[in-house]
Amino acid sequence: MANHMDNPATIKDIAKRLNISLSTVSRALRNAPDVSEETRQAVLSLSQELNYQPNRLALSLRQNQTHTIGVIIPNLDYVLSQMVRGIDEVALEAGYTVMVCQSNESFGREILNTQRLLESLVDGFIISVSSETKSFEHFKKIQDRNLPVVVFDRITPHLSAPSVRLDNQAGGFMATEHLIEQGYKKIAVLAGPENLGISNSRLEGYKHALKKHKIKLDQDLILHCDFNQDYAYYATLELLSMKKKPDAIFTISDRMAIGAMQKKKKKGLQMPTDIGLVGFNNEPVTGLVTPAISSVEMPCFEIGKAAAKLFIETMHNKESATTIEKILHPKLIVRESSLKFSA
Amino acid sequence: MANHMDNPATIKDIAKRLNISLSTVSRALRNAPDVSEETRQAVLSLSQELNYQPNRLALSLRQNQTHTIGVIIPNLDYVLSQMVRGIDEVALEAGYTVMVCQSNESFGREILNTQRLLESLVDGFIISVSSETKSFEHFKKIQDRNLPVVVFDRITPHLSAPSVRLDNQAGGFMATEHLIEQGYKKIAVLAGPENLGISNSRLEGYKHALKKHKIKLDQDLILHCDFNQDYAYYATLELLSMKKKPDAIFTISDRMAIGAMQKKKKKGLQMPTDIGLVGFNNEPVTGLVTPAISSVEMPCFEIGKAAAKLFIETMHNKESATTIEKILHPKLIVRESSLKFSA
DNA sequence: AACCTTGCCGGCAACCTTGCCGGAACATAA
DNA sequence: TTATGTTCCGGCAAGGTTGCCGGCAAGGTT
Repeated sequence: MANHMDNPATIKDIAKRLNISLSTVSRALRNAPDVSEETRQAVLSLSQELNYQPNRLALSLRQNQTHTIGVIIPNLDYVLSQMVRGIDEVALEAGYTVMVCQSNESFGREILNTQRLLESLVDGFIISVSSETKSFEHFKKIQDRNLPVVVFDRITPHLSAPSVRLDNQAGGFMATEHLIEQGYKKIAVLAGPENLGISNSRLEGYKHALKKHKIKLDQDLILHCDFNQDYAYYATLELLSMKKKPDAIFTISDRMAIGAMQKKKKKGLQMPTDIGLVGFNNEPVTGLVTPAISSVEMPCFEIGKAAAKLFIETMHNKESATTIEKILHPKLIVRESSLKFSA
Repeated sequence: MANHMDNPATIKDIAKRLNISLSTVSRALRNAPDVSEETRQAVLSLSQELNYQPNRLALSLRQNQTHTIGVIIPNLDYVLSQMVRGIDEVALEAGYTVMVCQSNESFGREILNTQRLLESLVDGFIISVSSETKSFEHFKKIQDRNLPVVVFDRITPHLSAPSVRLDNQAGGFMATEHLIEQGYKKIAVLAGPENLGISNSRLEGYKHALKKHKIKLDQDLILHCDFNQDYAYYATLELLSMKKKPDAIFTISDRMAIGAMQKKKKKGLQMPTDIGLVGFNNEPVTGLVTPAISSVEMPCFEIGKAAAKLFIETMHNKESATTIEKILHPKLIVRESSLKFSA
């Protein structure tokens, strides 16, 4: 039975009850060598009885580390939720607690989050940068304090830190090549914001696929718009009103694929016969709509886990190279929206 | 220009540089009365120059509060993500940091999370209980320490704490009444796990609607299954193989609605003509599938905000009644899946 | 007999901040 | 003059923990 005290027991309480010094109790609890077996047993049994739990604050203050990781992400959509779950999984296992802050894709909010987490004295950061972020001063403060940082998913060359990400270029390539192999001739791209790395990489993959298959790149078929269903809807309208109208669209995210699909339907276009469609992320919704949308699957949970693992390695070995770059691989999930032949 | 020191400046540094005592610096920084204007200015300007930031750990240790809220949730699906965003919003504003832990609907994990958050010395908890949870011993530890707790969304009578939730009964009622008004006669329910409060409340609403419209309750039309697309799929199969087959289904969540829809389609049943369908949560996906699924909308973001607000009130006024119960209202979003008449 | 080892333990300081008390210097009132 | 009040400041302790050092006794080594 634990004694019913409103205040948790401390080392001091144990010392008093056993008439020994604080130091001895501390040593006994941490299995330090120079304590007699007898007193150690006494301390251990009493500490159990009092339900003693070391005070994390005091420990952190003393040892200058909090066993807490600050995680900054732009939002909590499907992809990032999965990644956070992965981070959580590994962090918990390793004895770390995670503080998740959403920037809501806002630059100002990202600065505020960084600030707050620094004040909270987290031991380091795992970051996926907001799409609005173009300046990186606020992250410099982290590295000034010499805290470990790992970036994941939305990485940026402006922040030199170990990173974990998808091979986005490969993803863009396989989506585009698939459309080409299905016989589509004029393939358009709905890309994300121009400064967003993942979007540009996927776009690169698209270009490579065209090149490999000797299709001339048409800049007019590349549209940048916000990572958003509504923007994609209007961007698709624009594409479909062109004279040299595309016969397939590759969208850089599934949200955008949904927007594109809605516009196509409204225009009375049939997928995949009139026009093909491939999205990115393989969110569950792609399999539920009609027609089901082909999409590039990314191993979100694994990316999260890898990021946390890399963080902990970096942590334990502070001098590790900042050039470590872990790259995970996408997989194309083919569904109706792009299956022209076997339809 | 901030001095470039690897270790953040402390009150001690300021005191040394100005040749005054720690106490005086502390007072000056906190606008205490008994400091001369002259020294106050000196302290303030130097503290700015050194980029002084009070050490949260020392403060927390001294004042016995961490300005951190522990949030325990079963997962990070659409609904809970929105709620967490609401909590975050209000907490940030009020100067609190949030630690989010997912139990993954696992009882053991929920215990572990509670344990960890208690060790982290959070100032209190905002909790939505896992569907697996039937014992509440682990939460008692929180209340033993006299920490404030607010429960939200998935509340339980076994935990006496202020709560924020949807009027689930009203939601169940409006969904069912809508189906009745559309002329459906045999309305089945796919309910969640039997010990889950929100599911039972929605079920109550269903029963009330039947009663109001003088329809006899048929227990065979009520099926309990896991909050899950696949289970719902098989449960629907069961419903559709009955002799007295239902002509409409109300599912307690949109995930389940999706599962039900898939099975119906496979059976060749047309919605809404052959069979009606209404879901719950109004996840975006319900508007995207074909036919679009009617659903009961809940104000997730607002529920999150309300929970955090209630927490902070409870915090500031520890003796507040544990009986406060904030209830938010649902709204039926009618789509094709249940629109028999105007179709 | 003088010395060194070994095993065990307590005291002190430090991490950083604040609350409380007392005290010095000066001004005002009786 | 003495008593009382004001203004400003420093010292000390506390919050809980650990690292470092020194100390004491028992036993072993030359």
